[in-house]
Amino acid sequence: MSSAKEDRKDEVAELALRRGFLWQSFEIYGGAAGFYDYGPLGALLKRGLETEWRRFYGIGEGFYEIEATTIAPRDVFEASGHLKSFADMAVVCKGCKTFFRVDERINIGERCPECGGELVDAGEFNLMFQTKIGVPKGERDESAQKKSEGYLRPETAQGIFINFPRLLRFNRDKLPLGIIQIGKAYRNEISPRKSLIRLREFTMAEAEIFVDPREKNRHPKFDTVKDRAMRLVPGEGEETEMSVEAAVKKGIIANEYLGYHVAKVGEFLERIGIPKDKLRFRQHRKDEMAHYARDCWDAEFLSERYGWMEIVGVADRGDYDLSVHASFSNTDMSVHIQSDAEQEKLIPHVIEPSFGIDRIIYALLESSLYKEQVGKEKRKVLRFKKEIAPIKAAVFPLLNRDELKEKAKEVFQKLREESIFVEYDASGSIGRRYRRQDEIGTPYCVTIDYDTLEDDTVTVRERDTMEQVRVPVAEVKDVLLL
RNA sequence: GCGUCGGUGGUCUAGGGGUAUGACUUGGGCCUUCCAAGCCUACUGCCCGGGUUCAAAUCCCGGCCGACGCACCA
Repeated sequence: MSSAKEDRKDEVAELALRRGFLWQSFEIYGGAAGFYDYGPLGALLKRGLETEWRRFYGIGEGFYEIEATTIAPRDVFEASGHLKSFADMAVVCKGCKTFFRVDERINIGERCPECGGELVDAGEFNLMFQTKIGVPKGERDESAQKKSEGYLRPETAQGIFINFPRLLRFNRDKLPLGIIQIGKAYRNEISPRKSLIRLREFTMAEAEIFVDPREKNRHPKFDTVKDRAMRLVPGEGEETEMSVEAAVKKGIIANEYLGYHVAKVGEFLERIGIPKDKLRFRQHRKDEMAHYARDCWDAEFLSERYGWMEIVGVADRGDYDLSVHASFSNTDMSVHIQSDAEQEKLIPHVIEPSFGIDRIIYALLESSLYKEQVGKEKRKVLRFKKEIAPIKAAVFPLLNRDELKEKAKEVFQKLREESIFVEYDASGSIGRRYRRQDEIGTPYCVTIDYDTLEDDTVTVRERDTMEQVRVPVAEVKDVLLL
């Protein structure tokens, strides 16, 4: 670990902490690993990101958002496969202390595959948080006990799958059907680490797109993305750069629908400000694929601190989820396709872009932080895109004098009335106030000076260039919203 | 979960058995006609619990948290 990397990390975390973006939860009780709270600026930033995401998938793709529960009964995860995959027994090697999940080859009493040592029970390895729903009747009745078992969802997706019949009806029985959801998910990670990278409670934004499996190679809008250049790392083979169209044609990406959504993820991440040269798509190898996935591509961000890290996963879940829920719940999850001649029943396939919002927040913080020397001082700037910047503008009186303050407050109030989140600051020198805003990524500073009192114009100073333009007060809002 | 190292104002840090150092930040005041200037002033701290000791922030034990390595990440 180079010291440059250390510095970078410390700086991002230090700034985020000091300026009220995020910090460890439960600090006054000593903290708890894997939990972070968003402070005022962090919550604004996160909200802005979520708003952009909704704009992109909701308005842009025409997907409807739902809000399902975060707790679900045992049955849901029994069906989804999470109970089995998430709640296995674990063993640990007495020799090398390596931790293993129990499977066919590895069990208590066997020999450690690493060092040949003895494997002993290490307890249950349960990544889902368990809880009780209601007061179970019949304490000794095992099935009643199981009935009352509840789990905090480890992904938001299941809430969409189990509502599929209702959602399909809402969509008047037609495919494709896209549903989105933003919400918390929970995983009781063994060793959460690296600030926002591995949390026990985190926010996901997921889209589940249900498609006719026969149509997977015919996305109606594929033309709009086909030429997008993608940096791809296939499961087997070398990193390459090619168009989405080429990747689908060569069979590197399984089908058009998946290709379309991989491309869209790239488009979204660039739009919110993730630099293209720090972005690549990596395909899961067979052995790392989740139990539900047929093909999966991770969008990875190149962190200066942590190296390549997953921030979005785009999976082709096939008909896995709908099929298992159909069978476990004894519910028809099929779609009836009617054409002139015939009627068919089929289980749709699911394409799923799944965004780790907290990791994206980290990626935004790290990749937006720029430092430069200005005169004798160092300037720290968070170069957020306007759309996601927590504070949209700050209003200053040039000097701390009553006549300027009065006018500045008037302008400040006017901008608030335009629904623009602005701050007012009159403390310290004007330069200090500019720097304060730079550090939290405020795109514009509006300064009221003596000319303002004469002709009702102000200076609007741009964050990245530090250049100023003189604008009539009435037009300030247009500049800010550009 | 294992191992190594660590935890001092809001942030960063010096120190380390006898009332804790400095810088920055922040609040108030002065000054200031555009990029962290200057002056005055004020607030704020030894992760938690137990032990040793006349005395513990300092030493010992345990816990919690963090960084790194190993493992884990469906």
